[in-house]
Amino acid sequence: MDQVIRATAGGRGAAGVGEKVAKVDKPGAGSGRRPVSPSLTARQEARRRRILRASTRLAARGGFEAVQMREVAESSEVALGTLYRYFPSKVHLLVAVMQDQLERLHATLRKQPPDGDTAAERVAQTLVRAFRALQREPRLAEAMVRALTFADRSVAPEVEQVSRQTTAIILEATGGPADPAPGRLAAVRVIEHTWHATLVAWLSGRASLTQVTADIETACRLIELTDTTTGTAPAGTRGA
Amino acid sequence: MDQVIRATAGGRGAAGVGEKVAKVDKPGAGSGRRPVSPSLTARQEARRRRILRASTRLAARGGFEAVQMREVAESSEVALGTLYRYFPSKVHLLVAVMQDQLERLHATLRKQPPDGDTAAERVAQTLVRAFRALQREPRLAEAMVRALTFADRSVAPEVEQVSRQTTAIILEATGGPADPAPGRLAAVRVIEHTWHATLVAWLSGRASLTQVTADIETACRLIELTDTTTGTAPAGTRGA
DNA sequence: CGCTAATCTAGAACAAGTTTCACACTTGAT
DNA sequence: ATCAAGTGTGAAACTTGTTCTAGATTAGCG
Repeated sequence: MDQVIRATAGGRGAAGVGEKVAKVDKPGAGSGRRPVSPSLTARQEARRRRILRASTRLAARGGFEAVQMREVAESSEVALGTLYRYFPSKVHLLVAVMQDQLERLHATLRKQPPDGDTAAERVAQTLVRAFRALQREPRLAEAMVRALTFADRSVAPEVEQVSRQTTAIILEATGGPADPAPGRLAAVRVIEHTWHATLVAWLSGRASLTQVTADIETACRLIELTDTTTGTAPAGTRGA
Repeated sequence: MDQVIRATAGGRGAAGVGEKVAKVDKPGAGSGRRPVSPSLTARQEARRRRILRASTRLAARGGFEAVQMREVAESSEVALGTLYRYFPSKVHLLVAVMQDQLERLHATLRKQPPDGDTAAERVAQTLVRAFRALQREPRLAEAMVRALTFADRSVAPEVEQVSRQTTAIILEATGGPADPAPGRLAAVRVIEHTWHATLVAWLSGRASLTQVTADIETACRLIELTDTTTGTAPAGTRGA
């Protein structure tokens, strides 16, 4: 069904805040803890949900730092070791929460498609709407975004998935084809970057809401610069 | 002279990774540790330099996690408590390192002004060049960027300063006036966001160099859309 | 049912960021 | 020169993420 507990490729789960890994990085060799098997029983699925729910609650209360692994474990009635088997680090856990929330958001947005005249307007509208949704739980937003930007390589697959989901939301808002021109894709990426960075700036109190919307709208103007048809190779791939 | 040890406004130094602050946040009341006084004696200046130098070295070796406060302290021949008096958290420390590096970068870039025909080209060229500089010490870059994006509100002033410095670099590259139109400022902000986000994506292995340059160039096209003269209120500020 | 491997649990142990304490050292003003 | 306040030192303590161990439970299977 939906994405299950991840194998964490490399093996070691270490990643979060107080990493262990001594001076020598020893990536390969899937030594220690094994992740729970890829197909979940009902009880396992339930456990996973409990964990996500508890984390979300804690995050909504006190943000990133309030999501403490021992508390999550206790709160979701799971042993600490089990928690770590399901999510190999605090960052993994919070990124999973983000995936979860993004899915919900996407579903919500789908029900109210934007009504702007141009693609740029529709995208901006959608993002501003998403932004407002996040505003309702600023602590939760903070927790998820902090985790996302703090994530290191070991969380790359999960982060990538979040990125894909975001791209999908933006692309959907353009109303364009699912397989857009590369130029438009580039524009979407820049918009995504802007969305992320403004979010971070807002969460840490460095940008006002006005500025956030302004920046998002600015970035969205890039959409206008791109044709919808495939084939044009605009902005660039002319490497270093 | 150059920016000295910061007063950390609020008072409490706690901020870094494993924050203490119980469930109740009690912001005001400058209780605990006092930061070192705003004007530094020669010995203090020297200490500060030693600390920054040691941190930079450690970061260049092993990235964010290799910068361990005990090691930094030992390596710069300063007591742990003193280190914390100079930099109230690991994140503060690394953001200071970033400020330092940015200043150097700025100086270097000033010596070789970009030679593109359009403002957009010049900005893109400058950023790509900056990017290449960072590539030379990827671990150091990783450490600084991780710290920057992980920073919470208590580091906001320092982060803001980094942002200002970056803006200055980009603005300088446009060759435009020091007091540009708001539209152009907005474009610069989006470019900055893109620069940041691509950097993060590249560092965590989610984006190739090609993609990074492509995205930066895409964002830079926004520069073309903005006139240099003041007065036009373009992209945004239309609130909700 | 009875067995075996996988999974969970409780709890201790460990690592690294942060704080605290008691005491020595500087410094600046009188 | 001297005293008080401010700084620096060393070491220990505390917090929270992460890992490890030994013993229950559970799940699948003959």
